[in-house]
Amino acid sequence: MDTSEHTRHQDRPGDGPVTENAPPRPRDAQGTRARILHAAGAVFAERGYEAATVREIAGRAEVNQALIFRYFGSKQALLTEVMAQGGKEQLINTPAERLFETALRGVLTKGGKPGTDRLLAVYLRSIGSADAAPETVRALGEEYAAALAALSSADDSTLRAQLAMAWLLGIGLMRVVVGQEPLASAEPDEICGHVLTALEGLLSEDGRE
Amino acid sequence: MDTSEHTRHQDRPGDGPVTENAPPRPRDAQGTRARILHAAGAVFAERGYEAATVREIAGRAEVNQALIFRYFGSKQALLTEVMAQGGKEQLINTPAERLFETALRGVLTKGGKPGTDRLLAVYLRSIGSADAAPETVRALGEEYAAALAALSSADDSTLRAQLAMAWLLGIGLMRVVVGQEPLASAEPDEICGHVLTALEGLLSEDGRE
DNA sequence: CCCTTATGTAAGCATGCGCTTACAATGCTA
DNA sequence: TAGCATTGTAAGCGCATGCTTACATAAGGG
Repeated sequence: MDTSEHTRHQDRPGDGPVTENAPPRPRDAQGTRARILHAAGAVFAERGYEAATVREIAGRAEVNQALIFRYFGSKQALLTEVMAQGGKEQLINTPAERLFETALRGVLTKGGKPGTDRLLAVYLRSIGSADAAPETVRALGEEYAAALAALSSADDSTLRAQLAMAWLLGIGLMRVVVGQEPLASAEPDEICGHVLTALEGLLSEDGRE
Repeated sequence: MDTSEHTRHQDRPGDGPVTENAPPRPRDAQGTRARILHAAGAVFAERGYEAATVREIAGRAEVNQALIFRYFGSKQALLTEVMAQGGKEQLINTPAERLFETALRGVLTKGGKPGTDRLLAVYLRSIGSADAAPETVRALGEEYAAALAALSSADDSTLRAQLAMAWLLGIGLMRVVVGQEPLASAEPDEICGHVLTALEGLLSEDGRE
């Protein structure tokens, strides 16, 4: 399946005189690790966990395939590492009452910070297949929900917070993975307005079910 | 990976005297097709498209693997067929103003009709990998959204309807795939109450942004 | 300078996958 | 009963995958 452009650009080991165009890159373990992580994030986001291949990640990072296993051990562990990077920063640096809007805008903004929506894409595209993905999503989601839950004094505040998180994920799914129009191209402000208005009662009100 | 119980029960072609325990099942193309479809639905829902194997589907349906390709042509086509079955019935048989609640309850009810939440699981678990899945989800979602959009006279009524659909999908994702607590075990009535209350303005109000 | 360690490389192993093929059994029709 | 299309079966082909191994090359301390 999809036997098209796979052997696009490996590395060039003995491709010619390595004089000016590509100096034989100094050995740099950290740099290599970082390039692998970056490439892995991109490929996982585009293809999903199962469809992404170690060979493509290695190719895009311009790195020998074996190094991926030397540095990360397995494809699964690589996915976990990708998901772990930059997961909780937002959670820590944002006050609770602005947390939901910040996260929502992170989902809605496409080209903002390159890591944000891509990480979400990795989550969403890998949920169905990898064993590690649901675990990671659940763990992260629980922390978000716990922070959100503190805003409401209702006795089921955690449930309310998780419902909000579910909406966030669903919107991301529709935009990033499914690409449903007009949702996918709608203005962040417009969506934000609708969602925040609708959720106002859910998150801030006291428990008056 | 996971080399555990795979060769569980093939068929027994010459396993011994076929006398009473397993009569050599009369030839029945329709029945075989149906058994394959049923098994495929289960396996796709549990494993996701990529991780599901034709061999496991055949094994669970107690059917020779080659028959799957005779009847459906390819694994992709089988997935499409699984998704196509029972997709739009609800859409046709439900009046628009009760459509969302009905669909939501379909998502929330676990053991109700065995096909409902399983179909959603197939959708969600296969979205990331299969090419056909996002297409199908988008098409179905657009029909739902169009029906819902008729309820609101706002100029962005389609967007509002899709936001509602996104919430529905997100809740399903959290419950069926991720299994986040307490959402996963919460009472349908409670979730329904929260969601419908929050969406009241979004879906019925006139456009007063 | 050599020797050890860290880094990078080439080649391939073992396996499970989707799918095909060649063939046997069954039932229908003439 | 003979002929034929339909249904079921056994075996395996070709291939891409995750991962491993055996080996080159660079850096750095003695």
